[in-house]
Amino acid sequence: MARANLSTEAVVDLAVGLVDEDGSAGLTLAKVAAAAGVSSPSLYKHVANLAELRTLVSARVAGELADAVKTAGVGRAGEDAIGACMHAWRDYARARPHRYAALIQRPEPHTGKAAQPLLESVFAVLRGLDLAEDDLVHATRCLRAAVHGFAILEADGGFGLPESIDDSFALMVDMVVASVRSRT
Amino acid sequence: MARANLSTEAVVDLAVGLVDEDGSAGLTLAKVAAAAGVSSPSLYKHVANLAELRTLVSARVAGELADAVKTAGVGRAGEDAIGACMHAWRDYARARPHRYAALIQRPEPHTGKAAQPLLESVFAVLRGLDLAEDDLVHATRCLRAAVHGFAILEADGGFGLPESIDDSFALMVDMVVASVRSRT
DNA sequence: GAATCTTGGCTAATGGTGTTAGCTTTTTAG
DNA sequence: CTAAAAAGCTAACACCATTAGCCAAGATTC
Repeated sequence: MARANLSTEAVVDLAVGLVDEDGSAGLTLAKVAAAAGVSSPSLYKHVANLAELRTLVSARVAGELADAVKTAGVGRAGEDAIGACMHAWRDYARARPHRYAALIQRPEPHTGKAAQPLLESVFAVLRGLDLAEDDLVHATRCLRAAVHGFAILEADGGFGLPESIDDSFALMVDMVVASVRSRT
Repeated sequence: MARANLSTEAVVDLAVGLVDEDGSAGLTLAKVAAAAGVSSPSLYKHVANLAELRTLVSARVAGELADAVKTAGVGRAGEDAIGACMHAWRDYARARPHRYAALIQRPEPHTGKAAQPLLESVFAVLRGLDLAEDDLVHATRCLRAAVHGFAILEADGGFGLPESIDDSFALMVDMVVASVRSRT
């Protein structure tokens, strides 16, 4: 009966789709199994358990986001590149809020590991400016924190007031760019 | 048998304690009931369901954090107050990472409502500077996003590199302060 | 002071979930 | 062609949230 063409990759695909619809909390092995046309215990042939599946989803999202950020940076330099990457980051989160929120999985401290490619993308952009080595680290952390904080709050509907969120984000970009400029 | 001195307040107290230990995902009505010395169905006399309990925990945390931020701001003015509030915010998150992470509850868009007092605290601090009305909104959003992003990443162990996290946060504070200064 | 109502607890039961164990069938390898 | 591995299945268990219905304690009212 090995007919359903499953694989770890395919299971993660389905899981990501479910996360898009119902959010990360709504992700359940039973639903994934149903979507795959398979009984839930069968999933354990491709995934260790629900926690691991969540970690895999997180890694998938981190990879996608890293690609988007990296792509936005090519052909640009310096402060221009910073703004482009930040916008790409936020745009990803806006396009798929639930998926973006699944980036950080609470019980796993491995998030750092999954976010590795993303960090490298940011690092690459900031490397274009001539900052001291540890300033580079601090700047990367600040950029990441700022844009992640903004993206996650926006994805959560946390900005209730009528003022333009785009304008707020423009200010955030300015903030980061100006700070980096003052350090070069 | 109305002996266990329960109340909605007391249930939230216990829930917050459990969140501190096991994280928000580890919060379960069964555990709260056990901690209260009561059977789980009894909890429904004080709380509508698990989702509501999570919302209440979120509101509790928002209130505590708002107090901490407000307290840090008294007796200070302008840029000094901004830095003090940001540090108080981060310190709260560091002292109780799990509790802090429970601030934002995914399935609820009511987070905005629970975070109201917190927003007002930040607003009060920035009001001390003479910004235009909508600049005030944008600045509040940026400050909130920046410090929340930093706090949540730090609570998650997201900063793996050996460089000083305190230094990174100092840069973040500078970033926000400088941005606000340039707008006055 | 007695009767009533409300409050806050209880047990029993249901449906959904993750997970394990053990079996069977299909596919692959030799 | 045969044996082993891969990938599915059913049955079963423990845990959880939630509902229904019951019962006792305390407050309220006559």
